[in-house]
Amino acid sequence: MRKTRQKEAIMAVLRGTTSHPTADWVYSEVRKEIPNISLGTVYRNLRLLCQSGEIAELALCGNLSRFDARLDDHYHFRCEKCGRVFDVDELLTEDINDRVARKTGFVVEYHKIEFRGICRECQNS
Amino acid sequence: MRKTRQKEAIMAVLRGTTSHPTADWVYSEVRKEIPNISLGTVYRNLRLLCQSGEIAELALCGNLSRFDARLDDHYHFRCEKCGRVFDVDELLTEDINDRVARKTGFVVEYHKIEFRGICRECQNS
DNA sequence: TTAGGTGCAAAACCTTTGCCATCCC
DNA sequence: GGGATGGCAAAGGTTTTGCACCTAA
Repeated sequence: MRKTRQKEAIMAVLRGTTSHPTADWVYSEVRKEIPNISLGTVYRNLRLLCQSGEIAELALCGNLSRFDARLDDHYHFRCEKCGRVFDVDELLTEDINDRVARKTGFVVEYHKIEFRGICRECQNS
Repeated sequence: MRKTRQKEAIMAVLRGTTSHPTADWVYSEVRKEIPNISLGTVYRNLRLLCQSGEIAELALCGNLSRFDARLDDHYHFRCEKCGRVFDVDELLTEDINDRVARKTGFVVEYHKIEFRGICRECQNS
């Protein structure tokens, strides 16, 4: 991956914030430095930087909304090969919500966990 | 919320699968029952059903991709009022990945946790 | 020199919305 | 009957892509 002014500016923006910005926010920040950078370039570089491991895309977020008729508490497992989402019935016993609330001062209403890996079927193919 | 054929068909599809389908997949399934149902109706009803609590939208997924220059393991907290995402440094000590792997037979590479609630600032407003 | 990157604009996607006809209560 | 819902199509918002030009290595 070639080093360019655009890429460096994007990295600088990301390093300078803890706000987990969207592509569009990065775009508007980077334009202060490179006014004529294009949004396409921002998207391209964000993807490249993710692939090379220099930055992370918040892995909680998929592209599509997904829906579930199951309403009780449970976690999910997403297969990185086939993309399918499975239910996981394992539950955390300790009250991690309280622990985080004490530490941060936030009101913690609930949490979601997504495991990632390879499902049984995809292991055999 | 009024009871309609379309709504029931959508619920039937959701109850009949554990695959956490996307709106588009629901649409294609429901069309086997109601061939001329429109995609807009599927979206509208999915949203209504979420609001009324009859189904859940997988809360792991936001609408926008968000990026992070921080690469070490950490969890996230999303404020349900302002939408901002914060880092959480609390980490699980027990090896929940192994526990899930033993139970499911999946290869579990990592997990992500997202806490939800109200951040400090939004509590005072 | 040249493979890879950029800017621009168009296209591709996913989701929402406006409008009017239709249906449920 | 009257308000909620449906179908259709257009609009909106985000992300990707094709192409001609540029630039880092």
